[in-house]
Amino acid sequence: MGKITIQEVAQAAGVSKATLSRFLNQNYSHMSEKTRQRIAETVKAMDYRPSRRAQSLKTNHSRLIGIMIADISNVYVSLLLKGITSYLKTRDYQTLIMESGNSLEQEQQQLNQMLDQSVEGIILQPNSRKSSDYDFIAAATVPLVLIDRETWPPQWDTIVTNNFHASYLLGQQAQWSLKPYTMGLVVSENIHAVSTREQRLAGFIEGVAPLNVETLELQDIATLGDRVVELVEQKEHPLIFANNGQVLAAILQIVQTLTLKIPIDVGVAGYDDWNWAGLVSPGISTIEQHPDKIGYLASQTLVKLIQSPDQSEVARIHSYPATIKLRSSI
Amino acid sequence: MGKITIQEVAQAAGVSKATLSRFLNQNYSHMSEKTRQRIAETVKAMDYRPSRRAQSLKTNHSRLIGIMIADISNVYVSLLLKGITSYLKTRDYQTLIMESGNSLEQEQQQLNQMLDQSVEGIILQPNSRKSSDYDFIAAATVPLVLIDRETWPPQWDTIVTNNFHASYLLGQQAQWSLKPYTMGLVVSENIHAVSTREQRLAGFIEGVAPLNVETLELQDIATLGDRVVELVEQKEHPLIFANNGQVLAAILQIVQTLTLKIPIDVGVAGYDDWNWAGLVSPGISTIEQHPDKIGYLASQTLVKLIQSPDQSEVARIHSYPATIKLRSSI
DNA sequence: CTGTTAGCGCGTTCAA
DNA sequence: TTGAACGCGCTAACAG
Repeated sequence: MGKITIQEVAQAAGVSKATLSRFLNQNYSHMSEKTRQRIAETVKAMDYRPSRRAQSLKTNHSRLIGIMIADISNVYVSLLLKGITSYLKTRDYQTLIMESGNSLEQEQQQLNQMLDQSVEGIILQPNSRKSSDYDFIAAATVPLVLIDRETWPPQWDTIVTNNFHASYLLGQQAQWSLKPYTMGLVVSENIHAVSTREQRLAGFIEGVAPLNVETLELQDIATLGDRVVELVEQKEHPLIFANNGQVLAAILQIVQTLTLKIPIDVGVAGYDDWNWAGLVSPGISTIEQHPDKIGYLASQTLVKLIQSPDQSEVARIHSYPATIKLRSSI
Repeated sequence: MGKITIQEVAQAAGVSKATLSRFLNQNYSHMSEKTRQRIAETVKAMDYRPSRRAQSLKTNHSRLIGIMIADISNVYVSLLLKGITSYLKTRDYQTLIMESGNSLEQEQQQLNQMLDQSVEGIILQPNSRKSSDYDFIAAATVPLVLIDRETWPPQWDTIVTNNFHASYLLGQQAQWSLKPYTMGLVVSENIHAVSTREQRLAGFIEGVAPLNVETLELQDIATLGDRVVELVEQKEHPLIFANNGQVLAAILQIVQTLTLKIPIDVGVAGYDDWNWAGLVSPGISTIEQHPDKIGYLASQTLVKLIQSPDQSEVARIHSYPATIKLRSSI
């Protein structure tokens, strides 16, 4: 609510709004040196700043970018945001950040609110796997870049981790274990909801082949604990694989509660968003993503799209390599 | 860029903009049932949504709230944001989130950008300790609520953790150690930069009294490690206290590298933003804050302020209690 | 019950 | 070199 308007400043400087506007937009070409000086002084003195919403109404440039993520308290996401904002800051864009809470309905509703606020582009961690669910964004001629998850068929530029390959490589490590594994146990949240989780599972399965792989959706800690106990009692030697950082934390908690030895009783590995798993005894082998890089790349891509919307004809999937940290847990 | 305007919809429905506007604002009182139906249909058919920036230009309500935090990748902050957005969502506010990077200059610049975007209120984790540094926000008649850190003299509503008291209580626990501590060692980032850190230090000092307390600013891991080694070699038994989660992580890493035993060689405790320290052997005693609650409270306070700006006469400092988790590390 | 009109704060012709 | 006048999309008097 910068109370003071261009009109008042113009009056104070003894010129018209038009002249002042030219000054603000660096149109000095048609202006005497004297008036320019005078305007500069009054603007500074009155500490005047033009209103973006009025500007944008005229120019159609809000300098607002919408960011829609699933869960803002997720560590992966916060690093993602770091990367995004660090780039957009340099380009003088502001970020309208919203959270879908993993609900498609909320997501759609809030995406619409973003459009209402006239964002110039959107970065989205999608809850839906159908590309067409986001057609309405294109209809509003707002560029869209997806992040962390893919939709089908390919229609939007997308930046993801090389989930399949990284999980594959980690799975391969099971071969070098001193005490051979008898099976894999992949623990994940609701696995078919998003492409990312499926790809991690698929990569792992292929990596540990020909080992049998069991999949366990993480409902509550107790059920997971029970299953692990069962397996150990059956003399299995499972390699437990966590599909994300939260799941990894849960697994470690269970293993500790049950006082199982890693990697003697069970092997443990997985995706680590915290970069903390190295501190947990005996050092957990993990896959580290680089969300900051992904965020940076996504915002770069988006800004390019904003500046030349014609390029958006071909959707490119860019997959960013994860880093595998081998420690003593497998 | 919702290309389609109220004008076009009005035309399609065979009414004037004014009538359509009344419909959009639920002013059905003066409207025939027939036209109302007709308008409803066309609006739905054309999937029309009014532009917020045009609306706001007229009504002075952008429904935008500015959130300015120091470091978005910080876990504490991400939970803070969770609390903030979860409340604002219910009140139909959108959040413009920016990051100061712990730089006062950037902070001031970006706060101005927020005002340019006509935010209706601001939640700020301040980099400055001087209340007057934020006078320009009041000058723009935009309500302001501070979070996590205090400024002096009291001038803005503020929500913080009860840092002094929580640290005091934790310090007291040193008395019950089996092997008596000979000193305290507080590790912190740049300690006098923000009120929060000073208060944690002060509380701890009073808590462990009459023990002597040494303060160490965390520059790099190596220096910290060297100092710890020195102390142990001098037969000291220090209680190391981490001023925040990042510092705690660093300390644990060092202790592990040096293969020191907790709590035999050193005691370790501190603020834990991750809620992970319970997993690290032998269980680290920590102070857990409740950033989500703080964020929720702050946004509630702000919305109240927006709705009745007169209340802002008295600045209230609200201090929210932390939870102390005693484990085996001290 | 509905349309006409006048701005909100700014950028941009078109004349002067 | 400058200013008057119009319009961006919308809301809100004021008429009718």
